[in-house]
Amino acid sequence: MNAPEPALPKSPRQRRKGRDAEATRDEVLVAAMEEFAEKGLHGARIEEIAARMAVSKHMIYYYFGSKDGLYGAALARAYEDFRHAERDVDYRALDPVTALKELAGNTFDSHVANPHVIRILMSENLDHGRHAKDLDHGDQRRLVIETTRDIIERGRAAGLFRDDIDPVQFHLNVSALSFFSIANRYTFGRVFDFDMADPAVLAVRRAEVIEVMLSRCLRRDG
Amino acid sequence: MNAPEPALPKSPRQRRKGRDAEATRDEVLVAAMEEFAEKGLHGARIEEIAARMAVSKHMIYYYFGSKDGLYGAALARAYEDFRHAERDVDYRALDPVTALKELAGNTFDSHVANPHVIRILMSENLDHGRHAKDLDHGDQRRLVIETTRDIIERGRAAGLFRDDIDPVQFHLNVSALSFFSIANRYTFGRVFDFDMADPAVLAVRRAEVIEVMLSRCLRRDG
Amino acid sequence: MNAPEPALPKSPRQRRKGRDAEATRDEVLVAAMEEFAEKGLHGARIEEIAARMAVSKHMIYYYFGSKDGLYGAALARAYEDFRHAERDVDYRALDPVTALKELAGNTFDSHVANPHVIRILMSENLDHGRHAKDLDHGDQRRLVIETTRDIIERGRAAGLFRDDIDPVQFHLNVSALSFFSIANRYTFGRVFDFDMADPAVLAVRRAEVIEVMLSRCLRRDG
Amino acid sequence: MNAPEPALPKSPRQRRKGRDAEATRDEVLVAAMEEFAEKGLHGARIEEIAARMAVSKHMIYYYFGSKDGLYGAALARAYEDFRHAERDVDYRALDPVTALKELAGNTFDSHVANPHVIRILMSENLDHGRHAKDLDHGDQRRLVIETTRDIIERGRAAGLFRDDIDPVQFHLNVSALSFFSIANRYTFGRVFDFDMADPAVLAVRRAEVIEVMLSRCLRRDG
DNA sequence: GATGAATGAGTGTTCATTCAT
DNA sequence: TATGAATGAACACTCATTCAT
Repeated sequence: MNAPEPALPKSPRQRRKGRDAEATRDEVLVAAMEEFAEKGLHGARIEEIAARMAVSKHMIYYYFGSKDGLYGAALARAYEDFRHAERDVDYRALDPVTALKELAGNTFDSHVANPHVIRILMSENLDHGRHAKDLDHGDQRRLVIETTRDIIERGRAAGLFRDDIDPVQFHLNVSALSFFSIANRYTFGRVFDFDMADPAVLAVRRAEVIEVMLSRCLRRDG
Repeated sequence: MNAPEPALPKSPRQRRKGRDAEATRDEVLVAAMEEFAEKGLHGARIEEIAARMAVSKHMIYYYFGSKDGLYGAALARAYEDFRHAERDVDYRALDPVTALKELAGNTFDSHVANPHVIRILMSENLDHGRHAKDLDHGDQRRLVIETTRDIIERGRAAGLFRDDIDPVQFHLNVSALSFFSIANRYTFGRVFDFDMADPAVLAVRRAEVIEVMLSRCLRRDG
Repeated sequence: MNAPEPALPKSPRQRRKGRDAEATRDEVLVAAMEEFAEKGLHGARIEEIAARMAVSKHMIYYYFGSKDGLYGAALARAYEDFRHAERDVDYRALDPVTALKELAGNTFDSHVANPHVIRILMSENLDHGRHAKDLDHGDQRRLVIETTRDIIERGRAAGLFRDDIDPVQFHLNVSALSFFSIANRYTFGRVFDFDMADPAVLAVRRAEVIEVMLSRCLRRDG
Repeated sequence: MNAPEPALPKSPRQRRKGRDAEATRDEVLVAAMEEFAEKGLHGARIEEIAARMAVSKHMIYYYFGSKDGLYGAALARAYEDFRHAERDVDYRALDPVTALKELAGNTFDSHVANPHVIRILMSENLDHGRHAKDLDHGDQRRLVIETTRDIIERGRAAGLFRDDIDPVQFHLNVSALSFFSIANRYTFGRVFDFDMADPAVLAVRRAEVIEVMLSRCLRRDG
């Protein structure tokens, strides 16, 4: 699901049934993320997670202590997955308008590509953010805000963007527009009778999100 | 607890404060909505709902058949609550720009005012919209789209609005911006260190949502 | 096991499988006492207790909340059983020596007749008296001490008993001598190769306990 | 955790501070005794014992085969500890009354000094003496009885002691009086509101036990 | 309609024990 | 000998659901 690692046949670690703590822990965590994403914290079943990896239930307690502990680890991992998905574009190399469109498009794409992350965040919010409190998001916050602020600033300096744009509100906007498209796929799709999983529908939506974000930033007295 | 109460025949049905069937059913439904909103479908407990209303669990099964049945009824009721919250403004009496701002603001407000509806929709989406399928949203859809389309159309006719605005995308946008602010209150608030329940924060957000929607619709070559 | 209730065919309460809360609770409690007495707190199995009474495990939680709660109730009931076993003799009607011998003999007998109480007390002490702390023994204490003190006092007044006898130490002595005979039946019996369950052995022991208590109290310069 | 340590071959077996097999086995046994004494057979946890000694659980199985095997060894060791505590006084050098008082006092003291032994015996009796059956107590029995009989005999020969004193009953008496004081510390202490761990309380109790044993043996027609 | 006792399948968790190295 | 990963059966406890009244 991430970039392929072509060579490097991770030789000394033979997967599955091996006595390799880190590998086992990791596999359990990935299985847990999938189960939690699919069913939510309360709908997920420890037994199911164990069965997915052909591992005894006890291993989960051995590595994570409790269902809650496992969920917390899965949540942390979900955040990581999300961060990795967004990191690698250098927006400073692009002109402000292009950068803004890229940023909005990439944000949308990373939501589309990581629905399991979105679903875990939904579950976490349904659970009143009980576990999110234990995580430190300082780095993430700084990175996102700086990237956004830089683009806005450069656009403003170039006389293209308005000067009432707050980076956090900007980020909230693009997150909301992207997140909602995936998160509320079922209820919104049902009411308005379309399928958000349809690539054509997604493409239209992607363009719309970009356009919304661009419109918000561009000066109107062009 | 075993002592007989010989006389005093609590004669003509006056148990539970004399409420009639319909009223009891309704109260149970409201209690269920609260419980489901707070804990989600899987976190909610039938016992808890019964306890909230000082009603026997059997009544729930008598009226709603099963936990699923009750949940379905609560979901339908949530949609109703939402519809009632949005219905009563006559946007046709307002000029397009004002109408658009009112529509966006009201949509935002109705989300803020009905967090339990939002949480039930989150739960429903986490559950892959399993129950939403049974509901008929034809009326709702038509009403929303017509209202939106009318405003857009009038704005376009007046030369104020762009002509690439799709009512459904418009509705998706304003819904996303409003919904996300409430739904992801915990995780977003944690990462960016603010409290979405704070009225001042909400006011800023409300203005931003209106501005985003307006910017999307207004022609830039004003 | 208690005094029979000859007439009074407790008609309206048909036992077993009936929907009689108090009766069910009581039966569960008795079964629990037996299981806890036989295996101790940690060796006892909730499932086993439920099976004994052909009752679902949930009933235990319905009535007692937890294994700990059930154990606490069983402990309290054990104390009650013990109290009932000792209560009904009027020692004031007997001369001091006879009273003392009766008291010692009865104490011994009530231990022999209630081994399950003894075993629950052993378990409780192994568990550092964690649950005993919640019980109020004021009445029991007062009754025992008063009864004992009265006998000792009357014996002393009659010039028969020594004047260095403390009622609490007296009670400790007779309790120890009786309790140990039953409690350490297995280890002591193994080391010294006899069976404390043998009535002949018990009879010898009973006489010895009485003699020890009497010797402790009688003046030696008779 | 995966990094290879190429050179530095921790050459000739020096893991775990260089302890040899016998010593390791012994330390594990002592740790087991403590755990079993504190929690009883069923409350004790193999994992906890291993953790106490920073030893892998497998070692326990290597040396003792099973939890039961370990418990049996701990029980045997408890008996040994107890024997060692009582052995070294030469009662034959003392006059009968002094010897009797010393014997009673020492028995009491060895109980006070070895509460873990007492607790293991309690656990063993709760478990119906299942493991005690495998132990041979011939030596212990003979030693104790001979010592006791000798004192009684000499007292009787001197015209001081009664002639109805059985060494086994005598031993049972002094054991019961001593054992109970420690074993039922929690329940008895709670009912009668005092703390058996208090040195002052213990001193009073010790004197009482000696007095009881002496009274039982001395002739009353002094 | 209404109650509270009762059920049984499941749900997270623990624990003695074994395996690969 | 020694470790730490791994197992599987059992355990306390929960929960949606039903039954007797």
